[in-house]
Amino acid sequence: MNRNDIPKNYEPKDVEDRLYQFWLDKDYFHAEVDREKEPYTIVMPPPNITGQLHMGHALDNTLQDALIRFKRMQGYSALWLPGTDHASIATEVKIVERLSQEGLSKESLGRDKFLERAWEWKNEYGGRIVEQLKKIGSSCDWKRESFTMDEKLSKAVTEVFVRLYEKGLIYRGERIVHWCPCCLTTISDAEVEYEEMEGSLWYIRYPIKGTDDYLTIATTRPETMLGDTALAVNPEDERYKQFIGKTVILPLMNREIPVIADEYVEKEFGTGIVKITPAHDPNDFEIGQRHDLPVVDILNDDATMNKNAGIYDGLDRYEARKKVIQDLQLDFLVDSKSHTHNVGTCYRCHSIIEPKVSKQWFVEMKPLAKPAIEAVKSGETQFMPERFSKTYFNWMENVQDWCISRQLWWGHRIPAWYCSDCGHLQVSRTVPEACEKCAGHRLVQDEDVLDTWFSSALWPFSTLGWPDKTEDLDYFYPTNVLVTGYDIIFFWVARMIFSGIEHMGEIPFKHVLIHGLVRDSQGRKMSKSLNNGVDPLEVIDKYGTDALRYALIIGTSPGNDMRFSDEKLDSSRNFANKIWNAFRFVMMNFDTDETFDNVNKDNLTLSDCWILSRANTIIREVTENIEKFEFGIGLQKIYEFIWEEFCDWYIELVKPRLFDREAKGRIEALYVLNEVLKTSMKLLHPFMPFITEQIYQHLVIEDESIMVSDWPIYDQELNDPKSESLMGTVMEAIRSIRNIKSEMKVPVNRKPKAVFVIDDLKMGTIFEQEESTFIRLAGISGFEVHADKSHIPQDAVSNVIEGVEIFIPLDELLDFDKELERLQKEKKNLKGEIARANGKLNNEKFVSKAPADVVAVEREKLAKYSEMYSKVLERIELIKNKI
RNA sequence: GGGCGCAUAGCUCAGCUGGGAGAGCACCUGCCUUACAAGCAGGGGGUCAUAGGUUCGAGCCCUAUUGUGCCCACCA
Repeated sequence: MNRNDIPKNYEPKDVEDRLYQFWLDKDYFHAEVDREKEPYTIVMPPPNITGQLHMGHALDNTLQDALIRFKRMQGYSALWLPGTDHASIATEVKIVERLSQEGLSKESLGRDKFLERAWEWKNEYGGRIVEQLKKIGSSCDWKRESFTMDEKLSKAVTEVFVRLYEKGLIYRGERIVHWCPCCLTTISDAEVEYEEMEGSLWYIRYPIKGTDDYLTIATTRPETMLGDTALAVNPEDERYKQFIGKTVILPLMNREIPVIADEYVEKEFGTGIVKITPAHDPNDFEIGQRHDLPVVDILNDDATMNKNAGIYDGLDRYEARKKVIQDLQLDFLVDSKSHTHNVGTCYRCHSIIEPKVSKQWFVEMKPLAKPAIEAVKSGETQFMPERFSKTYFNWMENVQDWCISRQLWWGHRIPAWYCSDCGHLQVSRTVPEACEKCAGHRLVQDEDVLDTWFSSALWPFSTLGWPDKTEDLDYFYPTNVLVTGYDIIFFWVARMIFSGIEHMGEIPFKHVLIHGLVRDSQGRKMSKSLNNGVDPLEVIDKYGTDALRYALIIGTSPGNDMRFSDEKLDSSRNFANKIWNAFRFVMMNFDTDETFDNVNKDNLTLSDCWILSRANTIIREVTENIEKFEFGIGLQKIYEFIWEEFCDWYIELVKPRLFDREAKGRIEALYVLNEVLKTSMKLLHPFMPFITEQIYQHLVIEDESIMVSDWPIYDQELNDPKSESLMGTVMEAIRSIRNIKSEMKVPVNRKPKAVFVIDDLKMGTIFEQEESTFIRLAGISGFEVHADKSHIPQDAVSNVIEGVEIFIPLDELLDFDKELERLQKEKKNLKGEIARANGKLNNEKFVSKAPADVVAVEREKLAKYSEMYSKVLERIELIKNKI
């Protein structure tokens, strides 16, 4: 880049792809086991291979990238391990859709051919999301990219299954499960989404056998009565005690069923009598077990009625409902009321799920949950923000056994085989050659695959080589932080925690950093149906990656949702541009091959020491903020430092020295510009990697890339409170003069000569040294400094700051009324301050109980404001006399 | 039915362990000052939802209330 030909506006497109490729070529993303260094590990939540990058990914990965870049610069062997998830059900649905467009179906293709298609699909689209992740600057170790169905990860899955089975924690059993009649598979408890729906509560009477009497029940799902095997009442319910043990006739089916007593029944709800359908309701199933009731399954897999439903055989569940109601109407339907209730739906296709008795594989959760709860209780693993641990506990403490078998083909096939000869079930790490019981060879593998989350639960260690005892595993596990949204605490975080503890004997991560959702500008969730999603790639195209990342972090706090808007992106881009122009300014003043060999530290000015000290403070603060995951706060500090202190003040302050090539301290000014810009870029790099690298490489630096440069360290030597304080006064004085000129409507080009009354000799000297600064920044032609008031000019307006009285002679321009008004306002402010300080200091309890330093500060303020106040009063008197 | 958020300037939101209310955008005034008009300088604007309490001191801690959003739960 020609230093005099830097574009006025930052153009992200000119740098991003090129720098990303540069980083790749240099292999900076790759992390090795390095016993000389501390490891720092993050595993990326693997996006689905079906996925398209959305704002959630952008946020998630920006946070991870910021952390990993920060740690890398700090000298850790920083591994960010990326990968993708096979997403069993989501992917299978997509492939089936694709097939149906071709007029094909799963069944017509057969399992093997289907899987071939699935892999083709994976190879074609699985890489897409990875490429998109690169666009947002993710510095992952792509050499370690994993896929949940990779051979080594599949090996881990089998190993876990077999171990848990051998331990008795995986079992196969006939239980009630959630069945999706659309996806034609079971789903787990966590995968059911409850939606409130408007329905009806139907009152149906069941004739009591041998009498003319009836018992009336209430139900929301009348069609399930076809599978009823009992009625139940509460044993304490006086109204119905007499009927316990009696038999009723199931209407429409004319089946005799018993009346039983069970605590589960609420006396207050409905009629206090419940129909029991063990095959199609989880509670009824349990009641059925307690009372040894028969299970009558009336549904086919696609939620049509089966032959057990008698004349309703073949009808869809809702048609059957209509017809049942119709048929009951004559003699049995007593009443119906509208009723809102929660209906379970499939989280993938949102069909209404059916509870259904079915033989499935389960993980027994209680023994696994216990240590996983303990790990978070003890603080070994910490949620950030902490409140999310409550969400976690709530789920873990009430967790039911996990149904892990899925009636799908795309996924890890369950490593269980059935002997066709003797029926024996055997679970094995490898394909068994013969039945371990009868030695027969006719073994058939279980048709089902495992829940997707079964494999993702192992992600933090399966990706590092487990079950083999690898160096990687030894070095990088446990990982340091897991970054994810609160929506998958149950699905994923919880399962990783118990899996890590169970199989590694150690928690999988020390921190769980939970972030919120990215919402649209109106606060709505981004969704396909609303079509309000913002595509990160479009944003990158329009504003640049750094602006996107900045917009996602600035002004947010951990765990809270955020709104995303164009306005925010505009200001983000403006910030990038501001930085760019600061850089541009510096470059315009550098000589070719600038070196700072001749820098003489004795030539550093007040402003130099001030900005170096400020930069130093910012280093400490930002480092702390990042370490505490306070990204929003840290980034805000960098922003303010760069824009306000560095650009608005320091750059303006050094201009006179730069523009005069013979000026004393010119080289020192360039040196400080370079230093501060370098530090700023380093601090900003985790958040805005591209622009910072681009700028860094053109500064006078020691490294070929900012990525491998050292994170700045706080340097006590540079800490200079004295310069900060002196400079603060100078700045305050400049602001004060600007304020006068603006308020009094002094034309910009009119540059009066100011008079400062300063009794502190040292301060006066400082002001004199900074005369050019005042001339340039305060819009005055010069000034005189006096220690007493005998030199106060006539017809001057004035301001008072700590230790300095400022007079601006305006002669014929002076508007006394306006000046008086200004001074009165100032008087009022000071009076308020004094009253406030006095209020505190006159309060004996404050003086005695508040910390000494707080009291001291308050005393100083009182003295300061009192002094300023009396000076303002003097001025007011003077002006009054003139009017 | 339980649990968790949020309520701060016109809008969107920060505000870390309690110690003089902030930013961005919008608004008003003046500036094309040789880094940047995507900019510079100056300015206006807030009973921090309400009511109590703790404290020398509360936007921040406690209690209750109102509004609002989310999560969990089998009330048929």
